[in-house]
Amino acid sequence: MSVKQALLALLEQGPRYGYQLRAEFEQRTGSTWPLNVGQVYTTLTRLERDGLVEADGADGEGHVIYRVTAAGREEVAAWFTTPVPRTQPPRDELAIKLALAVTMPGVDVGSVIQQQRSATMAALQDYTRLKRDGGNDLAWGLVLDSLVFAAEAEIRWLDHCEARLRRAALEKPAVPAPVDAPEVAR
Amino acid sequence: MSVKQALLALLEQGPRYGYQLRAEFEQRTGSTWPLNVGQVYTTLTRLERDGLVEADGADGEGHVIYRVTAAGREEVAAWFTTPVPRTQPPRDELAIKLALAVTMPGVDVGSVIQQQRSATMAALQDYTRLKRDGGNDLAWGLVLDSLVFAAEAEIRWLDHCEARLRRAALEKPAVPAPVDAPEVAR
DNA sequence: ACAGCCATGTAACTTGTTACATGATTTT
DNA sequence: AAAATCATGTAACAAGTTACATGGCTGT
Repeated sequence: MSVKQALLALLEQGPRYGYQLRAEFEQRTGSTWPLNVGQVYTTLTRLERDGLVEADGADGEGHVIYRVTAAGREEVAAWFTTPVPRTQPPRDELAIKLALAVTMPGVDVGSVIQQQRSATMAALQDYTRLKRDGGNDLAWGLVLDSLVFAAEAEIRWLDHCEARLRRAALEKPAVPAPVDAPEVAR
Repeated sequence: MSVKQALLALLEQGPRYGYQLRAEFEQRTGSTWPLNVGQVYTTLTRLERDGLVEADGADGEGHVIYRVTAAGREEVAAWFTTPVPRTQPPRDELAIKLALAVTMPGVDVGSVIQQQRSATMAALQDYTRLKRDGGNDLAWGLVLDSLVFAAEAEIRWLDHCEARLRRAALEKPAVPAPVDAPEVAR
């Protein structure tokens, strides 16, 4: 849901063509979230269908230039003034995985946590390396920081889970999962 | 991409029917990520198409029972042993929004940050209230913790952004955006 | 009788993603 | 001349979401 808005926002800075939009998007987000060129064109088509942008050919060169419409400008304004809703955040695959793992007899939760921990640590190192090597683009830097903060939070959460599981294991030791039968939806 | 794996994992604990799967999923994640019943059935159909589950009718009552196949069991095992890839994390709408906002003349970045900050704080309070009121289901508690950690990280990041923007404003003051023209893709 | 939940499904749609085709221009 | 990049698109698919239709069963 964010590519649409991002392209719209970029277009509000002036008419652009597809390839250019992709380049500008990736300039700001580094190569963190690579944006397939094809998706730019499909998204532009859909934006045009919804009356948020208009194509008009000429550019001097052969480029297909898009410009944002009045409705599109409203959309962008709304996007920037409305906070991202945290009431229904996107499903977090890791959280789901652990939530299921803790109730599954056959699964070694500790090992799942350890695996994820090292993977996230590795990602964290990549980010700090990128921050060192990469250019000092402001937007790009902020995006990287966001990833760093998120990764750190994830590691803290993993440690927290481990601690909580150790405590739970002390209370009900030995047996894999002496939990009551699910007994769902009766 | 996580609903598929979640349903598979639930099915590995024993044959289930659609409605039951939804109930168990929501039991573990609270109402954090409500799962539309329709999606359960479509997903089950697709899982069957891919040979990961098998339907076989009888259950005593009229329920349509699904069981996981050998291939499905492999999938689940792979899911639990492979860490969630942080090399290409899902696009973060907020990060994208801010990354674009800082380069847009017409947008008051500070206000965007403040709006988001209070929204996230509100979400954070909801989570802590849920932790207090809600039952003490282990899985659900962990999920809630994950949301709390993520929200806290987000707030820290927002503060960090504000600080960085204040510093940037001191260096190049007054004029909205004395940035060089984009000059992209030449 | 009626409201509400249980239960299964389908149709239509949106967003995102990959893979491919096509041609122009630029670089080596 | 060959390879790479620029540039625009399309087809097909995956995943998620909503809205609706259809029944059975339960409680008031």
